[in-house]
Parts: sequence; structure tokens; C-alpha cells
Amino acid sequence: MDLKKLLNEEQYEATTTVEGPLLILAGAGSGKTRVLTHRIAYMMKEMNIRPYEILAITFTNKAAGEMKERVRSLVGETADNMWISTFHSSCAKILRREIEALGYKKDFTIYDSYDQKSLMKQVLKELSVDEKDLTEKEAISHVSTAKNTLLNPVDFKKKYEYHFRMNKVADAYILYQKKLKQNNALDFDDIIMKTVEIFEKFPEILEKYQRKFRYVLVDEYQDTNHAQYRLINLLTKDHQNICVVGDDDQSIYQFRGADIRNILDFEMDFPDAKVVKLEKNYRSMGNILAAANSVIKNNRDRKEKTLKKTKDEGGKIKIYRAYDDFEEARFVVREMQRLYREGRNYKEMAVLYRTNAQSRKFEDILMQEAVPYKLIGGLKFYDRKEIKDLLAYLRLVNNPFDEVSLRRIINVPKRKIGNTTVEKLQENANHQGESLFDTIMNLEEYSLLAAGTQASVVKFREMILDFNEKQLEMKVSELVEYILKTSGYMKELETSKNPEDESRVENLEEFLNVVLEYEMKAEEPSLQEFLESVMLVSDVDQYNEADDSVTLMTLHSAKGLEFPVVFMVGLENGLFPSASCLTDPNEMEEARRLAYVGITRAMEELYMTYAENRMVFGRMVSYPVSDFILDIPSNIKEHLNEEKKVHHRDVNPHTIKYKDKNMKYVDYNVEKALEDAKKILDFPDKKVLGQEDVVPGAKVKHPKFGVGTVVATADAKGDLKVTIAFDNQGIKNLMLSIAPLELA
DNA sequence: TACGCCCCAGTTTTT
DNA sequence: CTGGGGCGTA
Repeated sequence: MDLKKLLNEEQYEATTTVEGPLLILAGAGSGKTRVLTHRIAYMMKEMNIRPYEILAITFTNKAAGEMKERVRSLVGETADNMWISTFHSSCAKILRREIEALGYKKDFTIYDSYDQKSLMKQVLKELSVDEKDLTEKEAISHVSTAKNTLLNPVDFKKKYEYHFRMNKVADAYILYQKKLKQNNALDFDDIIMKTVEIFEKFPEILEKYQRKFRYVLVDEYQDTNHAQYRLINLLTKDHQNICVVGDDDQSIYQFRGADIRNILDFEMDFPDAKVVKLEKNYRSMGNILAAANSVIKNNRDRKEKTLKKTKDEGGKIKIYRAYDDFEEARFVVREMQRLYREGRNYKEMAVLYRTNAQSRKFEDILMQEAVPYKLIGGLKFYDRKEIKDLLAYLRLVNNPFDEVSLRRIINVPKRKIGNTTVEKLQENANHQGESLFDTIMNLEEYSLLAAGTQASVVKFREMILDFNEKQLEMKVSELVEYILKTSGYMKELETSKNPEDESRVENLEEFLNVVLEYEMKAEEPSLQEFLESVMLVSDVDQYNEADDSVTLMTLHSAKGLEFPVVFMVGLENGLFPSASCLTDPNEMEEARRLAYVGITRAMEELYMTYAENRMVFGRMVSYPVSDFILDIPSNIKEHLNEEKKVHHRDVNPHTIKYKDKNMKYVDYNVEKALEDAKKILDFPDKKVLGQEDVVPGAKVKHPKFGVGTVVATADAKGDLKVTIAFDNQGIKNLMLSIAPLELA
């Protein structure tokens, strides 16, 4: 294998630097997967590193699967002994072995966001927290942030001792965590946090994994949160064989706790780190790259770099103004059909949007026009009611302490066990300090219920116990069929008059296929493993390019993928970037990165569309054209129809028009509203000054030092050192990025 | 206990 | 506009 022929100079260096910390800053389309896979192959072939000594972490299961496939094609079957998976899958695997150290059982259940919500609801009810004071959504979000930053309930409580509201959150966090443990369940964040907890509390366990994973690789490093960072740090701090790949410009998950400092500070954490930049883009035509660069360069908080093209300019970026969202969809589909007639395959095209709600219009038209399409995300298959019901049965069989699942199906199908009964049982369980299932097991000891109701509960209990026994002798697929039949669930759907229930039956059949497929693939199929795989898949994982259909997905889901033709739709200030971005510079920067990710998905052709009128919540609203379109220089874009004059920057891009209930247009000017608010609250206007603003002679104002004149500037490692002669305070040296300066 | 009607919140983004 | 949840009634 002649790597030097296969790789460019930087790629070669990144591939062959195996020992010690390595940061690969890989711009979009710069061949980082190529580097990662060849690097793994190089490690094994040239350096005799064993596959089981390597831990490679990716962002999605799909990325993991692809990487595994590509590594396998380079080194053969031995690739199967390597851990290539997501943070969550790897940690779940570790926890299945080690979690007993923390007092959980190995057959723990993984709770998704719906389960979380229902558990938190219980918690708030038990704490008698009024919904108006704290919703479960807020509580969950705070708990999640805490877990992502490794703040445990006790420390959380301490931290907010004197904070009335957060103190309530702290109590909720404590009880929530207690219930999770009682249910023998972990939420998504726990999967990472508990692994870290074990590593920190039990050095001998940590050592075991440090010895095992002598080489660690992390992809999409810019999207790791603090807990994940800590995990990697613990594993690698001794041998320091850590290779991370990331691109600060593609960090789009800060809303979920991803901490960009992990990448910006890597060199500080590992002083000996080698840094390799991959800046040559092999994916996109020149104009597409130029467009991406012209959008992202507006961000201040980034490592300076520019993607370099390897292809020629290609066509211009095509901009289309639609009358409304309906017409936008019609245009896109028409264009797709045209491209298809010209010889493109449908699978070469993708529609990327900001929110899942936008997919509906496109689905409608695609269906109408009989264009094959694949929808990624939105209502996931596993999120459908009937699937969740069935999963609840399976989870309960697997782990009887799982109250969330128990409560979900105890009266589905109807068994005359209503809410009051469940509450009575739950109360008794809480009182006795046992699980809900225990109370049901010992039902006869307590006289809680009327005879008839008690009989119903006993019947339910016998059924679950029966499932439990059958689990031992049946395959998962057999168990699924048995449950659907014995519980009466299938029967209720089949005899229902509701037309929706017909498709529910189909979905359950589809689910059975998923199970059968799993049984074929798995080495040792088990209910436990099956459930875990279901909980940890995302929809992007389902994406495959086998059949010829166009792809519909959010910009977030598109990360890591590429398409010859990309339609970015809904480019309107208020939608993308969303309204909150227009007032919060940090959110705006993240939105810009998201735009950058979207643009760089395109290989050959890029369309950007916006609609003058759009249905939002059943109302017609009018947003102005997106800043992201305006950011692209005119010489590399073409308007497919006439531009709307009012949409120019010089008018005011931040005016939102909407129709009130009398169908009258009302203007809402975001900037003016903001100015008014500032006047009232007396906020200083914090316009960030750029380097171009701060030139010698410029008058500036500082809140503490007052008015002064810039006398000199000097470059300082990406920042600018500014020397200012203040009128009353003398001469000061300030760093531009931190000094709260404004023009005077 | 079961069912139907009404109200309201939701649209950022997901492992 | 849509779906879920809460509340009141049979």
C-alpha cells in the first residue's frame, strides 16, 4: 500500500502520526474519513497494533458502520475486533459490564426523551411543583445540562443553595435520579456520565480500559460535550495516544451542550499535541466553496482558515424566490424532475431544511408527482405510538422495575385498570419504598382495591409473568408475536373502526421485520441487545443509498453526508436563521455554521430558495430573505427569477410582516423593538468592533475608561492588541476580542 | 372507568 | 394547523 500516492502531504502526515496527541483540523470535504480509515489500517499493518487496542468514536451509528466497512476493506475481517461506535454505544457496552459497581443491574433500560418526560412528570407531581413554576421540559433541560457538565445532584443542590428556583430544580434532579435508579434505568446523558463516574470512582476499572484502549480516535470532536471530553481525557491521559478530528466551523450542537472549547483548547490540554490542517476540499465545485467561505467568514469565534478548491468553479449558486412555501416545494420538485430527465438520478439530490415541520409540503408534492423520496427524521419509526407500546411490553419483560413502561401499557389495551387504580398502586409503592411492580406482585398483601379491579390487576400480572417465562425459551421475534396476540393488542387494532389503526398494524408488521433482520445479523441475539440497539439508533442511521430516491432531511441530519445536488430551502430571516438568532450573536454564529454545513454538502449544484409568504402555525407570515443568501457575493450567484426589491439589506432585513387575525398586514421590526427595549433597560449597545473598525485615529468608547483615540494596533495571535490614548485615563493596551469597545 | 370535547403550545436542531 | 393532555360527563 503506497500511502504517499493515495494521500496528499497533510493527509499523509495525519495518517502516519500514530503516537502522541494529534489534532486534525479537517475542513468540510477534506477527506477526513479517508485519513481516519487509512490511519487505522496503517496502525494495524505497519505498526502491529492489535485491533482490540483501538477505540474509534463517531457521531452516528451510520458513520461508525461506514468506517468499519471501509476499514474492513483495507484490513479484512480482523476489523471486527475493533470498537468503532458512538459515544453512547461504547459507553453502554462498558456499562453492561461494569455498572454493578454503582448499584445498578446489568439489564438496565435506556430511557429516551419521552420516557424522561414521563418520569420527570411523576417527579414534579410527587414534589407538588406547580406546572406554572417549573415545567418538566425546563427541569429536564437543566438536568441535562448538569449531566453534560458532570454536576451530580448533590453538588447541583449545593451550587444553587440560595437560588429559589434552581433549588426546586435541584430537588427534582435528586428525585429524578433516585427514580431512575429504582427503575434500573439510565437516560441518554447518564450513559456518558455514569461511565465517567465509574472511571473516577474505581481506578482499577479505569486502568483496565486504559490498558485495553491504547489508541483512541474521536471523530466530530467539535460536537463533544464536557462529559464526553472528560471520558476521553481519563482514557488517554496516561498514554496520550489520542487523535481527534474536528472542524470548529461545523460545530452545530452547542444547543445540546457541545463545548467548542474542547477543540479550541486541545493544544492547551495536550501541550505536545501535533496539529495538522486539512484545507483542501475534494468535494465541491469552486463557487460552492466560495459561497461557504463567504458565509462562515462573518463568524468571529473561529480558527481562521479557508477551504481551498481542487475543482473548477462550476455553475453559479441558484437562488429562487417563491411566492409561498407551497410554490417553493413545487419549484424544487419541478427542478428535480428536470434534472432527472437530463440524466441525474434521484438519489443524487437532497432537500435540506431547518425544521422538520417544513418537510410536509415537499412530501405532498413529491407524492403527487410520484417522485420517490426518503424522509429522514421527523416522527421516527420508533416514536410511533404502537411501536412505543410494543417496546414498552418488551422493556417491561426485560426489566420489570421499569415503571415508565409499566405505566404505559398497564391499561393498553383497555383492561379496566384506570388512572385512579394506578395512582393508588403507585402511592403504595412509594410509601413502602418498593417498586410499582413489587406492589403489584404483593398485591394480595395490601387491600388497596375493590375485588373486581384487583382481579384485573392480577390478570395483568399473570400475563407479564407469563411473558417473562416465555422470554427464556423464545426468540425475540417469537416473543413479539406472542405478546401482540396474547395481550389482545393486535386484536384491538384489527377490530377498530379507526382507519389509522390499519397502518398501525402494518407498522407492527414492519417492526417484526426489523426484529427478524436483527436476529439474522446478530451473533448472539438477545432481547436486551435488541432493545439497546433500538434505543440508540438515530434516523440518519437508517439512511442508505440503495434505491433511487431523493432525500429529505434537516440540515443537522445532513452532517457528514454529501450530495451532487443540494436544495437548501426556507432561507428566510426568522426561519433560517431563526428569529432568536437575530437577537443573540452566539445563536447567529451557530446558525451560520449550520448554513456552512449545508452549503458544503453540495458537490456540483446548489440551490437556495426562500418564500415570501409562509404558513406557520396556521397563519400566513412574511419573512425577509435570509442574510445567508445576501452574504454570498453576486458574481457567484444567479437569481432564477426576479429579486424582490424590498428584500434588500438597505431597506431593513429585520422587519417581519405577518397577518393578524383580521388578515391585515402588521410590521414587526426586530431591530426597532430591540432598540426600544434597550432604551428602557438602559443596556449599552454591544456592537462588536472588527479589526477594520479599529485603525489608528479612530475614536472609541470604553465603559470604564471613557472616550479615547486609537494610537496603534498590533497583531497578537489571531487577536488584535489595541493601544488607546484615553482622554482622562491615559494610554492603555487592550485586546480587541475582550475589551467592550464601541465606536465613539 | 371510558370517552369526547376543548384548549393550548409548538417549530429550532438529536444521541 | 395539529396532537396531546386536561377536564367534565355518562
